[in-house]
Amino acid sequence: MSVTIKDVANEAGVSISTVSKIINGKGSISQDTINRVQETIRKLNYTPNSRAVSFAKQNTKNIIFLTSMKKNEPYLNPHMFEIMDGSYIALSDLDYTLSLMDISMKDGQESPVIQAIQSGCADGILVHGSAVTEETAKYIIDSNFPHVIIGSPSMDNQLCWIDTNHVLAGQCAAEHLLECGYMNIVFIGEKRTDFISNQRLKGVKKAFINHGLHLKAENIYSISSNISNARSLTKEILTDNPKIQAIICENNTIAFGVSAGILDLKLDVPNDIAFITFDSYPYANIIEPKPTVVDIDMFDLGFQAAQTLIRKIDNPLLLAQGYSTLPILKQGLTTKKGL
Amino acid sequence: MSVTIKDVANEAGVSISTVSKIINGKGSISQDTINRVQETIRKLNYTPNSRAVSFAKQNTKNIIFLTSMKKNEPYLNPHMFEIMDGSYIALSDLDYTLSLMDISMKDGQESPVIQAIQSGCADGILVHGSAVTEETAKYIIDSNFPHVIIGSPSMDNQLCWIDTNHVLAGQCAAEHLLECGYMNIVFIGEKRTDFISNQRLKGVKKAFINHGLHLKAENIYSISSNISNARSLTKEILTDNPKIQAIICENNTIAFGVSAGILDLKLDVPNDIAFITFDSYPYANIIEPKPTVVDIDMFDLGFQAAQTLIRKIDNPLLLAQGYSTLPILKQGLTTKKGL
DNA sequence: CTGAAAGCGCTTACAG
DNA sequence: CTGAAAGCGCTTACAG
Repeated sequence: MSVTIKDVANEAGVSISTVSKIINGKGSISQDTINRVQETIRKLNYTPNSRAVSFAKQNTKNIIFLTSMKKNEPYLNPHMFEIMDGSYIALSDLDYTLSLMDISMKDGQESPVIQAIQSGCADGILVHGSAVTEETAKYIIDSNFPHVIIGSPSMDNQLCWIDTNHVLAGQCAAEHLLECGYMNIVFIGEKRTDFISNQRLKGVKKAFINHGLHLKAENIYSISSNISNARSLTKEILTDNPKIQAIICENNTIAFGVSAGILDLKLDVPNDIAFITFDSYPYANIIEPKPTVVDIDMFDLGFQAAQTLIRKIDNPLLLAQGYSTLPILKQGLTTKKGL
Repeated sequence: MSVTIKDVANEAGVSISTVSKIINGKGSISQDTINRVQETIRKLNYTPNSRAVSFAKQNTKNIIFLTSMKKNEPYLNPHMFEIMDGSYIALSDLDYTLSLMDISMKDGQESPVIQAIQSGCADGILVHGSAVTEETAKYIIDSNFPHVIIGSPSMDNQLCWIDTNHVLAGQCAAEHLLECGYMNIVFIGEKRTDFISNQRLKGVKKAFINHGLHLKAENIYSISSNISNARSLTKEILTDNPKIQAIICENNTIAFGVSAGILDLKLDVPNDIAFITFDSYPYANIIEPKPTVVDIDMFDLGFQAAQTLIRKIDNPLLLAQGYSTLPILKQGLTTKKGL
């Protein structure tokens, strides 16, 4: 139905090989023929069928992005979609397309990761860390299929992965508070088992040590993070211990609750109490006053992951494991230098 | 490198046609051969190359989703990704894959919509309304390519589109307030040119008329929606006119500001003042007290759009234009019956 | 019931 | 500089 390379060849009076060579800029063709064929292409408004091209070339120029696609996921976990967005942009710059795939297991089916690899639909996969089980990890390594895991996998192995350095982010937040002159600092994090929360806490402790200080165990709180939990905990902490000068909020939800708790106590920010959090989204921008945040550019993380994957496709021996996308401090109105 | 239909045929001692027929359940094959071939498939762990299949069958079993993929888009417009999510789920149920494509124009290139159609990469496209210009609309119609526009296009034409009925949503919100017994009602919307805001306002007016009432022009406010604008406007309105009983907030950002403004005035919700908004995300769930919302299920909208598109592919004559996904009222704590 | 052959729309050695 | 032919991994009339 649509115009093919054959139509162009017929119309221009050459063979399809010649047309193909001109399109791909390969071989030596006389300028005359080139002009004629290009004119014909324009005239017929010919676009090569990209599936046929990729099929003949034996590459797909497609990457599959595997993540959780449950209902409400974009609302509950916007960061993942920001990462996807960054991956898309990097890939499209390199003339790759991006397909989506849900990681949730279905009865009687193989793991989606394995399906993605076996389908022959992609030259590589970008996989959210949570989708990687021992079984899939083994399959990925055995098949030697190009991949980048987003978020460092818990198991120790030869997978390629990329992540942000949450330890560094935690350190960055604590350094800032210490440099401002805050001494009595509290950390409120997600319940103890949460990986990211623990990493950030680790960084906070490191910063204390660097300053010859020590974050006391009683100043570390972990809650199941929702706004009202954080709000009431904040009131408790600040009432029981008025010497506290600053709070490190491990995520935006906690920061939102902390901010509300402070407001309840009618304390002034940052003079009576300061706080800092991580990530500019989803809530940091709507908290009053605008909080100081350690920001992690998720778009860039996705961008880096995609670029790493393409490098891996071009160079299968590459073992890429590491951190990219430095956390950066964005000064807001909830912390103040020179106490 | 990976195992092909040829390997299976060789191993099982049959022709590739036979293998193909068995895989697709076509033709009449003896149970004996079927068993033998299936055993071989299992043994070799053969999966058909889906690109080769789709190429031979001349369909792609792929849909392209065209939307804005700018940095921060998932944070600023999570609804679009929720729609995408719903589309993905519907498509994957029907054995279609989903590819992403950015709608922003690049210098010297055709419109992404036209590129998507010409690439031969997809059997159909799902397009965000904002990507549809007069030129692309014409191209889509002329090419007769299966498509569904998400959000009704402004131009009057033969495009297929699906949208939520914002008029109905507005009506639903106002009906609720009127049924609660609120009489003095204010509407705060986005600046006059915003399509959705206008539609919702239209519905509000309709509800008033249905109740033999009339929404006075001085009770309609339009602002460039950000939190502090909404907050200060709320204070102004309620100070100048203490008779106001309820506020309809056209979006979550406005609702957040309105809620803050009410708090500033130390008024009680819903006894002194009530309010209602649209959508449960991104902020409705973190506003205190939890607001009554007219919720629109964006996931379902995407789901419906995708199903409509597949119907359109199977039946090219179908002209689908209409509203789906009824808005539903979710009672919160910011409105109260029986005044 | 089974298989040889043409075809999907391209690319790419290879021959001339 | 140009083209005929094989091939990418399948499907699908068609013949037997």
